[in-house]
Amino acid sequence: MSLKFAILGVLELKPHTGYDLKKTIEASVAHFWSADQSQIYRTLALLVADGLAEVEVINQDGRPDRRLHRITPTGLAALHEWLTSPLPPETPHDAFLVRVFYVGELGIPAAAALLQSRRAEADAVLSRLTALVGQESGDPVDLAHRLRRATLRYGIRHAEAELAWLTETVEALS
Amino acid sequence: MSLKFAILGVLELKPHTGYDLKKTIEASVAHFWSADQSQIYRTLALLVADGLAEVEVINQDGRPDRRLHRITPTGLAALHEWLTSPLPPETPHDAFLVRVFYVGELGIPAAAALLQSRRAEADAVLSRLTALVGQESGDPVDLAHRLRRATLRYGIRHAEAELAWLTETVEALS
DNA sequence: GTCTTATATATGCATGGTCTAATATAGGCA
DNA sequence: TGCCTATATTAGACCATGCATATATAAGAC
Repeated sequence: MSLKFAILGVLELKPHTGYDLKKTIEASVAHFWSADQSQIYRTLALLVADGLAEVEVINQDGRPDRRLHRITPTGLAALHEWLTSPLPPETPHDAFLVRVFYVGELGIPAAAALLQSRRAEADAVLSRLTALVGQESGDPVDLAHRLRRATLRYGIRHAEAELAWLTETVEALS
Repeated sequence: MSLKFAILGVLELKPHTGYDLKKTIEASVAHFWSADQSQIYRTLALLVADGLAEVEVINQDGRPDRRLHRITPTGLAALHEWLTSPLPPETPHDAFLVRVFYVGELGIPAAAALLQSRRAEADAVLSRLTALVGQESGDPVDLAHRLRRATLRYGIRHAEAELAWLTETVEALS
């Protein structure tokens, strides 16, 4: 659903090929959005079909032509409209909590193992995000830049909450 | 993917029809898993086809027969195996953060509106979960029960983290 | 007396996503 | 020489989910 807009957002900053997009997404928004390569190409085709992006074909020899996509005025309008539209209701799907909910039947060791491996995950996420924030230099002045950094802080806050919850839950096990 | 196991978990406690399942899911795990009715029926059919559940048909007149599903030993084994299997890597898809990431282009008012409506959501979630925890009586002794309650606390912790992040992010806007 | 809600399941269609693989070439490494 | 990686796109199969609709009846509300 919003891969469409994640892509439009990238295109707003700079024209991209599908191949570039995959890399840009991995390098910038991977901490809250992941996209399969084939899904990116399909979504690009859809954007073009809907007039939200347009393609410039750049010939190459030896490899497929580059299809450089740029956002159209219609695309820009669609992106801005989406950004200001109401948040749709969430339909939660958290497989980890499904495990927590039922693992009690298996006894304390199984529960402890589950929580411990989740802790390893959360630790990894936290240090990855902390490193990312750290490598950004100085004070961001520009609003857009500040908000982009805020998405990293979002992940950090939630990882910390996760760790706190894990600690109290593990303690309550025995 | 794990709807299969969410359902097996319910069936482990008690046999259910598809209709019952929908209600049980809404009443117990809705805060971290939601499932469409048709999806439940389809998944039940799949469980039966795989030998993880079996059906007892109970005749009724005036309305469709009840198809009571109970977990099989194979199903129980599959559930327990899943509960102790390694956590698969997460592929994040957070549409809200996509908005935060790009809304900066539209200026402070648009950003503030986005964050404010998210705050309303988080407030609602927090009070709903707090009410749920409150209505549970006394100290849970049994491990399974404690872990089920922990899933509520998980939601609460994360909602609180969300609110804290919203506050600091809104403050940093201007 | 009609309208809504509850009971109970089935099916079709669309959407969004993952995984796999095909195609074709250049450059670097062992 | 042979293998792996990077570049670049396309396509097919499959899976999970959601939305809508069909069917059929009884009980309760207004």
